[in-house]
Amino acid sequence: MLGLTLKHLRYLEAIATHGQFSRAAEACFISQPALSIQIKELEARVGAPLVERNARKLHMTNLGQEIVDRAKKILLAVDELDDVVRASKGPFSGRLRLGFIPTVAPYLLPDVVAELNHRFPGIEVQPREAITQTLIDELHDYRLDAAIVALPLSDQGLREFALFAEEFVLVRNKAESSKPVPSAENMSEMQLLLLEEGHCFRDQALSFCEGLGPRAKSIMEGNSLNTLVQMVSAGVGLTLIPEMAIPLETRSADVAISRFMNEAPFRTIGIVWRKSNPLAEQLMEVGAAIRQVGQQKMPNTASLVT
Amino acid sequence: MLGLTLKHLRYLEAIATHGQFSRAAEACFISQPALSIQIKELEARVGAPLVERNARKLHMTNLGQEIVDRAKKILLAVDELDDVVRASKGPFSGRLRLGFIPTVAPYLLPDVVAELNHRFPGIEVQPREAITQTLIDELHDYRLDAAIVALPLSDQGLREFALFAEEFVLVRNKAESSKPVPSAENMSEMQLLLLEEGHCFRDQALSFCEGLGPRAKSIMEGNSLNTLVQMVSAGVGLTLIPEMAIPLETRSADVAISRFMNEAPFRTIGIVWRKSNPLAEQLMEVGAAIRQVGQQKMPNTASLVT
DNA sequence: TAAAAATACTCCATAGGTATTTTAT
DNA sequence: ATAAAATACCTATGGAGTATTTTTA
Repeated sequence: MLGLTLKHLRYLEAIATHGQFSRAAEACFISQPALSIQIKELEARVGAPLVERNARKLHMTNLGQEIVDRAKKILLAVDELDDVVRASKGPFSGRLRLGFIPTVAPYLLPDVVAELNHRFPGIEVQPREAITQTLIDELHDYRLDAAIVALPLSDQGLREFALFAEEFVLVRNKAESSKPVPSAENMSEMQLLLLEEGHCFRDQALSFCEGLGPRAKSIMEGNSLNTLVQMVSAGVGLTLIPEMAIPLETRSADVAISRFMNEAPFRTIGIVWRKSNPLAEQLMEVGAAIRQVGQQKMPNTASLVT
Repeated sequence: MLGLTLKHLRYLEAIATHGQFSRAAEACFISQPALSIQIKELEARVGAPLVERNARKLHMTNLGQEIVDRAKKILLAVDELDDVVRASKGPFSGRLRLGFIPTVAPYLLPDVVAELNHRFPGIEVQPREAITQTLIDELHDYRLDAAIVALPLSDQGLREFALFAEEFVLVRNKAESSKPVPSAENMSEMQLLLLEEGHCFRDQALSFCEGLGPRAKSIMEGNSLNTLVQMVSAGVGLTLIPEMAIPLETRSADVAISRFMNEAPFRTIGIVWRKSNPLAEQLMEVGAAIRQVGQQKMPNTASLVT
């Protein structure tokens, strides 16, 4: 290690370029003696003369020229790095690995990606769908930067940022749509179709029903809301879906949607990231963009934030 | 200009490599606080966090990783430069543009190049043949590093380093070889064949003859010693050649060589370079190598240095 | 003699060290 | 309780400035 510094290289390159210590010093915004000293110092470290001083003219030695040639490349790479840094100033840029829970992903993901690409030109969104626990693990493993989940998580290592509240609606077979909306108590005695274990939405639906009744009847499970709705359509039972799912899930299924009038069940959708992630400010901007997408999709309820 | 330094880059790279401030600091041979401060300073200059600190684990931000990737390349180039410098330590390395006067080049050049390549493995000799004045001009123009000439030059800007003295010998037609060697006075009245204007050897031969006689008779000129010898062989007149030319020039010509017994004419061959050339020491080593070649070629006289 | 580089000296910014505190597991 | 990073404080190196001298064309 010779302890060469970028300054040394810059100064030497300036001398080679300007062919004069005075001018080179000027170009480097330092005094001529300062430059002389630095070059002397550089030559001492290298252990050989680099510049032939000839009173009026300067000339690089073999080694000096070799060093200048290499220095030019190095300095160019450093300047490029400078540019990268400068270009990085802004709301968000670079890769954003963003997780979604399965009961959000199909309904929000496309619009969210579009909106983020629009708002943050330098962004490269890498979306991923997984159940809450998987997303949490991947956050801690630095395999995700942030995730869209149902709050609260109460994970010590994660910061939560609520985006919007969203009601659940009842999905029944068209044949039953004339009946009144059942109460939560009644529902626990009906054939309630739920997602399989691990989905937070399953727990939320269950807690809504069990909050009053002691226990649910035998329950059919599906691995996606779409499956559940298709089952309802086939007359197997009834189910709950979040409001954002209505447009997509009722398009091809012959089912009836009913809203709860009082004490409607709901979930809070939020974005989470590692507490230690230093880009909290930028991630809140990302969250704001996602909230906007949610409000556009659900003008009625999504404005509520819990 | 962000004022990034190689130290900053080294430190950041060390952190990315070791995944821990303490270990990285150790690898950089500085204390942990010193490293913390430098990274903080670097982040301040960049204007964004580069490292996510998570108590036990570290992780690079997008920008941090980008900088590390570029830093690695830069540091590699700098290390390579270090290697180049280290490899340059030694007697002489790199390009040596070496001029020869025409009355030396054909006889010395091949052996000199071979000897230099042998003594200085890192050298790349670029030989060039031209008359003295041209060589001097090219030295001043930095188009030559050194030149082998007849001394003295008395050029203020050049340093002269004598290598060896070399006698002139008389070249006569075989038919005249039984006659006694003419004195200098006599020679100026004979048909003396000389090189054309510009060759120092012409002047040296002339001054030897004219030193006594007032003026030479009508003179035939040739543009190489070889031509002159061939003319002598054809019976046109007589000429002088330097000792080193004997082997080559008499091989194919039917001429007689005669040495001067007393007050033999001679020239001093030396190496010259710009006074300002900082590689004087190495060039003297080059000169020593050339002197050795001269002594091998002319064991009798070349040991004399004037 | 004039123009450029080197030298002499002074000053201050900062990189680095040690000791200690804070933080998160 | 422990291990790691951050903070506080101090020191010394060295980079840069101004004034001056030396060099050479």
